[in-house]
Amino acid sequence: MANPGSLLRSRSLRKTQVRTSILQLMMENKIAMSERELEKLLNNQCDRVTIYRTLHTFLEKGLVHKVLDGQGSTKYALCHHDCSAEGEHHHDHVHFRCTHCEETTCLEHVSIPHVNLPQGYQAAEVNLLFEGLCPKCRQ
Amino acid sequence: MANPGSLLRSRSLRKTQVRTSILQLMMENKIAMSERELEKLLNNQCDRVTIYRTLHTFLEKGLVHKVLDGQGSTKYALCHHDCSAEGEHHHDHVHFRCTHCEETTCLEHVSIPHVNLPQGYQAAEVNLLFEGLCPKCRQ
DNA sequence: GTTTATGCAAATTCTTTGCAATACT
DNA sequence: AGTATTGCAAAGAATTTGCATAAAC
Repeated sequence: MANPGSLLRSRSLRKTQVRTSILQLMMENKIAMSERELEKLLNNQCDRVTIYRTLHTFLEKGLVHKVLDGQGSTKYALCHHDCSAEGEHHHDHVHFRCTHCEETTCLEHVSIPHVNLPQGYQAAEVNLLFEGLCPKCRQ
Repeated sequence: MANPGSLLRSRSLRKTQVRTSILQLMMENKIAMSERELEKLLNNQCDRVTIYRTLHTFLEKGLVHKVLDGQGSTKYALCHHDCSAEGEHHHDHVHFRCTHCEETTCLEHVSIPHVNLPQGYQAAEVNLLFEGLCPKCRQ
């Protein structure tokens, strides 16, 4: 189940060069990536617009999620474990942005504790972002 | 202490028309606002660039904080209580974005519970974002 | 053979920079 | 008067849209 082809098939998406490469990259590098970073990693062989559209498609199908790290461009990362397309999607995301190396990592094994919201608020999704120094940059 | 003038004075910022208006708006509407929204609320009487620069200045001086709500443009909101300029700034922010009315509200009275990060991570700042329906839109 | 994805050109939106004019203390 | 802020013009990113071509099923 952990290869680009089967992931694409599981969402009824056509298996193309670009989609396969992007999934591959996201599976290797476990950090959140922006369109620009992907473009570079793909050696500019692939059109910018295609990458944007691919990311949108993946988002729609629940293969990736947006990562909010407060920097210029939007980043995306693979969804793990229980993710599935719209509806039963796993809606808790925890990320750590290193202010030194600027990398944003998904902290898969950290779970968000329950928080009591004020009366009337109904949350469907939760994002938790830490900022500081990652193990590599802390030395 | 809760008026634009004294806030500006407390950070050694000159009291200008634009700064006063923006602070006023942020104090009235307790939601996070983008440059564009401020521009509209100010009836386009004020240059876009000035608003951007004002927000940067406020951010630097610890009067506002960035709000990550995963939408197009960056939003900002007033800092409350113990905020002060760089260094002792209050670094926990909790927000709720309503997917219906698109408003992002600061949940001032919700505090982020302690979370154990994996070995080696050192967090200086935490952001928690909920997305779902706000009391108004839930009916 | 259809349907869907890609590439290219170009438009939009968001944000930043430089410089001269203006407002603040 | 002197310094910080504003407005305008313009540049630079990030992101989207339309349409013809190419690839997938």
